[in-house]
Amino acid sequence: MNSESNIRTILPISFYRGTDVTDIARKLLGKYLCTRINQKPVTSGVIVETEAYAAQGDKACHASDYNRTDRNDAMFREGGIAYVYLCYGIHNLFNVVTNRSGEPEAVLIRAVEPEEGIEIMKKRREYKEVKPELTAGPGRLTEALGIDRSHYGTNLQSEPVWIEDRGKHISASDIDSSPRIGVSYAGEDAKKPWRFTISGNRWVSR
DNA sequence: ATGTCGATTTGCT
DNA sequence: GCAAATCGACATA
Repeated sequence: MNSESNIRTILPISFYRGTDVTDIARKLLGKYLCTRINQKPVTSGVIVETEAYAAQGDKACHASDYNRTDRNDAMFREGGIAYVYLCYGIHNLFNVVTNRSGEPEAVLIRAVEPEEGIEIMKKRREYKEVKPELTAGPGRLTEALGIDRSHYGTNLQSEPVWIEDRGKHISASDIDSSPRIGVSYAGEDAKKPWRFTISGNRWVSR
């Protein structure tokens, strides 16, 4: 057995329905976020940066204290679907909803390393060169992969947006944790080390 | 290399 | 009205 195994599996629904959102955020590192939009070829990237959010005891979460709104409704549904929202009126941010219905938790995907469909991603971003700014950042990867609010609430086990395990294993010693970005308004909860990155990866944001 | 600022939907006061 | 799970343009150094 080596790390270059040929497995190529869509993450099963059970993966998303776990009750520990930080554990799922760690396990998403090294998985492949894939899209196929408007019959175009597949675009994909390796997830290299994630953040966990939880309704209970986390003021940084949109569903903090179980407050349900039109925007965060998807977070209250069964795990395994997309929660996409508009940030600062401009950027589409993509989250994976986890846990069971009524227990709003989600993982924000903050950066991917481009894998397939790089020419399409460059075109979507109006880039001539491939560099980290192409996909390093939560608003950047969604533009590169073609994800927007039309994907709100869609399940993640088939087109147009899904996540695959291709046998890449990230060991615990290769995962860094740090405070989440841009949540200073959350007081003490802003200090939670719920941002996870693949150590030393060039495609991590900031 | 670092700093400021505008874009502009959504939710809360 | 104001701030937000951000980014890129532009200024200054």
